[in-house]
Amino acid sequence: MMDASARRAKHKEELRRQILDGAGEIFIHDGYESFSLRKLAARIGYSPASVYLHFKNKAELFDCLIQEAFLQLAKELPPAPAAGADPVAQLKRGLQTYVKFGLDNPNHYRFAFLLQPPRPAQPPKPQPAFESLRIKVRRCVEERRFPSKDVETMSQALGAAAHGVTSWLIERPAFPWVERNKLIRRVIDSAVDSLTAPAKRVK
Amino acid sequence: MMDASARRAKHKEELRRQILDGAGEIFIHDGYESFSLRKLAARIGYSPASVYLHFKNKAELFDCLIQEAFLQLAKELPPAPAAGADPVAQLKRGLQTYVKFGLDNPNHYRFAFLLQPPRPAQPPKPQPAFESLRIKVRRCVEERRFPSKDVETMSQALGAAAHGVTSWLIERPAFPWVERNKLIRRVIDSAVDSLTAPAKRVK
Amino acid sequence: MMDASARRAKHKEELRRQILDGAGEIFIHDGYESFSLRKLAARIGYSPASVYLHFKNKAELFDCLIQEAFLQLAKELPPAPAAGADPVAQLKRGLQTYVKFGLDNPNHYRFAFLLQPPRPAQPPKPQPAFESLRIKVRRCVEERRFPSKDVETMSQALGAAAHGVTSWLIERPAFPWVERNKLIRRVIDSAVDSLTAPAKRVK
Amino acid sequence: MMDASARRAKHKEELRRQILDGAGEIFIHDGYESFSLRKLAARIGYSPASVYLHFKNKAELFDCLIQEAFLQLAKELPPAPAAGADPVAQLKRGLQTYVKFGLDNPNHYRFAFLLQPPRPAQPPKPQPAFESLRIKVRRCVEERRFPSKDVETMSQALGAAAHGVTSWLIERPAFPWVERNKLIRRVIDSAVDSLTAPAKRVK
DNA sequence: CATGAATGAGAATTCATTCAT
DNA sequence: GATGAATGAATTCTCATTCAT
Repeated sequence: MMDASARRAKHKEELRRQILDGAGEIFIHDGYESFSLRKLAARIGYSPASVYLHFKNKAELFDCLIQEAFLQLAKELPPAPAAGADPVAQLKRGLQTYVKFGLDNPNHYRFAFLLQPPRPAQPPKPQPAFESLRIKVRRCVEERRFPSKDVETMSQALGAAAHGVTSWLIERPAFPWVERNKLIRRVIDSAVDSLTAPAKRVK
Repeated sequence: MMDASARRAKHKEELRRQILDGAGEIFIHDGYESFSLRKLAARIGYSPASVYLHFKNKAELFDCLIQEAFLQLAKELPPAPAAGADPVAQLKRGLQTYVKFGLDNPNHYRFAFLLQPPRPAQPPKPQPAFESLRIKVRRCVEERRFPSKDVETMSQALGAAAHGVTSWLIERPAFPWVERNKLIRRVIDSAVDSLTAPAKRVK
Repeated sequence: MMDASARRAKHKEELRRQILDGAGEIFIHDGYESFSLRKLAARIGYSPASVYLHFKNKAELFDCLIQEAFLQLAKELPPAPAAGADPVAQLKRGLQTYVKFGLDNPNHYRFAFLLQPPRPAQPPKPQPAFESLRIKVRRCVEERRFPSKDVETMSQALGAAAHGVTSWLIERPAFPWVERNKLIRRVIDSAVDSLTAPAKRVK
Repeated sequence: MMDASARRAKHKEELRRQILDGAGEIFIHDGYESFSLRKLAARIGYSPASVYLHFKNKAELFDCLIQEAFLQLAKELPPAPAAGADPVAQLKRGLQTYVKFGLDNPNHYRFAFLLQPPRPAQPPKPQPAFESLRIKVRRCVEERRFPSKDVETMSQALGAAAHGVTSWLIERPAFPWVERNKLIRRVIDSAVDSLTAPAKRVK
């Protein structure tokens, strides 16, 4: 049979995965700036030169990691909000998924939203995750659940809040956090619920 | 007189400042990871070896920068909440100061809350900023402005939201943000106001 | 029939040619020192490993290129000096051919006479071109066209002059040379003509 | 005394010399393309990093070697041709000096005239040596020693011949050359003497 | 016959750090 | 107190070469 080449291709794919996963792990354990192709190679048990058989150079490997993070997130997010359902509940669920994704895939999240790699000309990354948020907010506005009509500001505010918990929980694991889910719920509920009530001006 | 030694001490202090300031500038201009002691030395007009007369090594210099960031933030925050004033308003003001500090001192903020430098044994940093937040929340609870009594959860939720806007605005300057102050107000108001109302359960 | 093996041999020969030609082209386009087997393989559309089916290693490939350069030159040179013709004119013509060959095949010339490749044990290359020169000079001596009888010295002097123009024109293309052919004629005529006259001693 | 810094400066200068000399030797022994800073460092008994204390990078080291070669040659050449002397004799002496310089400083000569380093943007090197040749030829023309008036062609032809012997003797030391000086005299005399006689056309 | 995969060796360069002066 | 000199270790990356398939 011709599975010789098939096996090869599969092996290649697996090694590629090993490289990407290994890179992610190093980023978590050793921090961004102490990442090196040598360490990566050592971790996966190959020679440094072998990495170049799969990625043109360090930058390409980076791009790949980021790309993957976004793809993963896109896959995770509930794609089309069901028509009849409560839009506010859907919004909350979306935010929760977002946060949960970050906590479940901390390295992916880091790549996508935390690391500021010094790559000069990165393609203007799409923000599919953010667009998905906008859609949900817009729905709430259309169904008169939010008094304000400023979709963009509300979306950004919600995104910021969600990003805040996520990143903090990820980056400061040593902090004596209260129970995770309670905290997340608290942040999201606060951010969303306040949008349903007329704004108070306490100063 | 002890003129001589006094002058010496003063000079030492000044050079130390130069080093720290120079480091901060390099971080801003060249990015975190392209920082090097050589560049620092070149910038301040001393030899690389001279830095070691003031800091044991790179890690200590880093610790110092972080320390300073925290101190700076502590100085910025309204220290003692005035007794009579509206505690909710004070809470909001505190959060606003926090965010504003981050935006005004992005490198300080980065040091204090974003970077996860590869320093092996960092002392468990105090979180004076966070304690100050707790105090303000507690005040609101004590004065019956918040139905919940869970100071810690509320504090962490508020902190997370504030951190979210700050870090996002800092790290993603290219994003088409709405007007900064509007966004910040939106986040903080949402986070705080919702605490004053009985929790809604939308699921 | 032995069709199959014949075809195979032919294919092998063709590939060998492709390799040698490709190598030559790379030398011209990218310069000597940026030559690599990988680039060569890429250019001819084979894998690097395939080159090793035809050449033991890089050094052998080099030797082959040099050999070829010499062969090429030998082919170019007017082989047997026609008996009756003017030997001085024939000598000039030979030198001219030599120079022209270099200018027309700069990479061949470089291989044969300019590069000092780091090949540890090169066989003491034959100098067919030089021998051909000697023959022509000897003829002139035999026919009493040159007062001196020192064939070797005259041959070497003529060769040096010819080599001088050739290599200089090849290696310094940016220099504001006078018209090529005029220069070449000038050099060769000078070198040869002076041999026909009794030596002057100006000191 | 303050000879501490003086000693230091001297040592620095010496090391610089060691580096340049070592580089030259490596070029001769190992060939141009197998030159590396590592080998250089090993040869002079320092660490590779130390070379960077004296030269910004490989290219700068190269430039320096070339510069030096030209300077050395310029120093060697008889600068101002004495007014009354025989201009033809002076021309010959100039060419002889040129050749002799090459043979005495083969690595200098190589740098200046043989190596074609792959440095993209080299400053348009001056050719003081060539200008000196032109001057001498012009003098011969002015004093009616050469029938032709084409200073440039004659200069280039003479230069080419001189370069021919020099480079050949340098690059092919294994060749069974006739006695060096005889050969050199032969080449130079031929090239110059023929200029004094009316051109023959043997074609 | 041809090649994909793999690698050891080596390239240039930078850096944090030490130490004698 | 300050520094020039020096370096070991690390970085990214390329290359010639081998070998199982």
